[in-house]
Amino acid sequence: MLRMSTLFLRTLREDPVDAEVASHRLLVRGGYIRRAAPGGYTWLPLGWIVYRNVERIVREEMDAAGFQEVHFPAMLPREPYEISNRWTEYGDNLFRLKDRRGNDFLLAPTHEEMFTLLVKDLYSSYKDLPLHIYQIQTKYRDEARPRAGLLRSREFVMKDSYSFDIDDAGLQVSYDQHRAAYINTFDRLHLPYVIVSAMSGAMGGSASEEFLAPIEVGEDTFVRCTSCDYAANTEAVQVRPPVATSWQGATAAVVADTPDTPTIQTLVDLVNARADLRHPERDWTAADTLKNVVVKLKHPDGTFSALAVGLPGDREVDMKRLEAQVGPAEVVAFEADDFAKNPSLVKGYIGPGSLGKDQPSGIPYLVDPRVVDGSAWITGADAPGRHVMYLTMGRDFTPDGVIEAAEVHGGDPCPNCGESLEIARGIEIGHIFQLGRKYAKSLGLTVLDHNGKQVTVTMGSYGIGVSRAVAAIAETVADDKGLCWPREISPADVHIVITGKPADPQGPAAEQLAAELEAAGARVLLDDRVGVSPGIKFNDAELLGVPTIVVVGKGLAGGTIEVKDRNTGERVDVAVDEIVPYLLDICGIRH
RNA sequence: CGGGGUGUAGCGCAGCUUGGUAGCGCGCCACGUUCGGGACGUGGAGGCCGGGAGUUCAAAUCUCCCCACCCCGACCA
Repeated sequence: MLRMSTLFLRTLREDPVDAEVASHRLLVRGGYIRRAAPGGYTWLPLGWIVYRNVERIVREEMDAAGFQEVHFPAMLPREPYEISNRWTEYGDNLFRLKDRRGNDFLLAPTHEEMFTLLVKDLYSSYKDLPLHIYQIQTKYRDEARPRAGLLRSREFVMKDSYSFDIDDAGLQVSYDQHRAAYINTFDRLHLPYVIVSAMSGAMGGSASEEFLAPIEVGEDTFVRCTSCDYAANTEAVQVRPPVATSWQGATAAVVADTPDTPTIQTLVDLVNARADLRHPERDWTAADTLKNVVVKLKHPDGTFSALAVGLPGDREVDMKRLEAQVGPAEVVAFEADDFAKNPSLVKGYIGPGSLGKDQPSGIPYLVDPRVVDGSAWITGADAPGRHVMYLTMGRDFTPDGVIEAAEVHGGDPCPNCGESLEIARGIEIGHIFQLGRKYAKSLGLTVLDHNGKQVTVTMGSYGIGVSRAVAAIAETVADDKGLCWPREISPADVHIVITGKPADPQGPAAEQLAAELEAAGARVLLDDRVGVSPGIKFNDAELLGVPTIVVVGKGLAGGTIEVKDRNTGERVDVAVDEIVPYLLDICGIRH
């Protein structure tokens, strides 16, 4: 039994000044967590109970799916990560340290390499596959900017699983099994989620989906279709390209003097105002222009290369989307020095005429999928103060390829059904992806197939942010008074508040009730503090968020005890001799 | 990494402009009263004023350097 009189807990009357989001604020105010380091939190007794409940549910669901738990060290040697190239690719986000001999170690941000090597160590036959193993482990990532309490910290707990299969069909089955297990897990955690298509990012691999809890303070932006079930992380949205057309009979390209048109808007205004340049039937819009943006890519080995992106002028380059495409390279600005080294680039008037591997600049030129064969554009003429009109793709220019890097707008057509997309935000609580053979290949994980031939194993990787899930749950259940935990996650089933003077009969009655409930299997938090005013007790009970609040107070004289539902706020008075079975029913405990 | 901000008691803050005994509210301790929505009285404890150097008879306060943390952006599972 938890007793408020002795519990290592101090609730705060005021919001912590550094907490912005509800989960962070309330978990600190309620005495669940305390900040110990930038991006590192201490779990206090109530918080640790909640954390363990979440962890237990995750573990039970993994076990129920037939996955086997293992446990690796968090501190690992450099070599495996050197082989997979992630020692370099992870960059500054990797916590690195040295032992006394100067050997490099790291605090693992994730464990693909180690799982792969472990399986290589023990297994060598297709008969051993498929295999699903997982761990629940502390992970370390040296985030540039930890924030929002547990939502983004530098030390956090992740459940990571890995599947090993002999072929792609097997991987698909394993992936589906994990997907189903995740659905069960998040349902049981009472976490709302949207499953979105995702990019695999630094992990490598192909098919990938994220489980996002749709919460405004989330850091991930995703789109979903207002009509069909399409949903995708913004980075993974595939633009629905228009139909390519023939350029037979299309207007010939013409170069026009367009002085003082440094921006898309000034350009559009000018061509609409000039009789010789006006569109024959309608006004030109920014979407008729082709904007060419040159960026520099910083590669993991420290070298730089340039890249040009062509996209409709009504859209900016979305850096996240671009980086998702060019990763692990980082995108940095193309600066004045760089222009100086490429005299064929005329700042503000860059056009397809100078871009492309075979063009004067030699810079690879990738265009937005909306730039299809036969589409005509107003774009830079590679000369100061000049633009070219009706420049037609396929006829007048041919880029080196296509890239998904333009920002996504609410109202854009769904790539699946063509209806309108909407933009929303969420917290990433789970991520599943088909890694394929990247790690198995680089680390040499092969088995003999039924023909006695060596084949490379194909893998899947699956993660749930366990500590983050605690915050995400808190975020979804928070109200203006405090938290309201799902029963299975709550630190207790019932929170019993005693009111009245110390010598009143409420004390002994509450003690007896608590003892009976505990004997029947309910978890009780008893507010037996003496000399604390009832207002404080009621407020603390609402802040802490145990789903059922029981008040043993003034009603006792009339033979009743008050039961309050934290979620709905409903109160009922229950007769003393019926209270135990009544509460056990609420708690779902058979008696 | 860029922009902005803050460091004074456990928490939240004032004091700094114009240098001169370290303050307030909450919390904490003792005693008494109160006891269903953050009670009251009386008396207490608790500070290297983020760190270092400088100016000065004298620095929380002025100057310089450093550090830490927070927010926005960049970045990021």
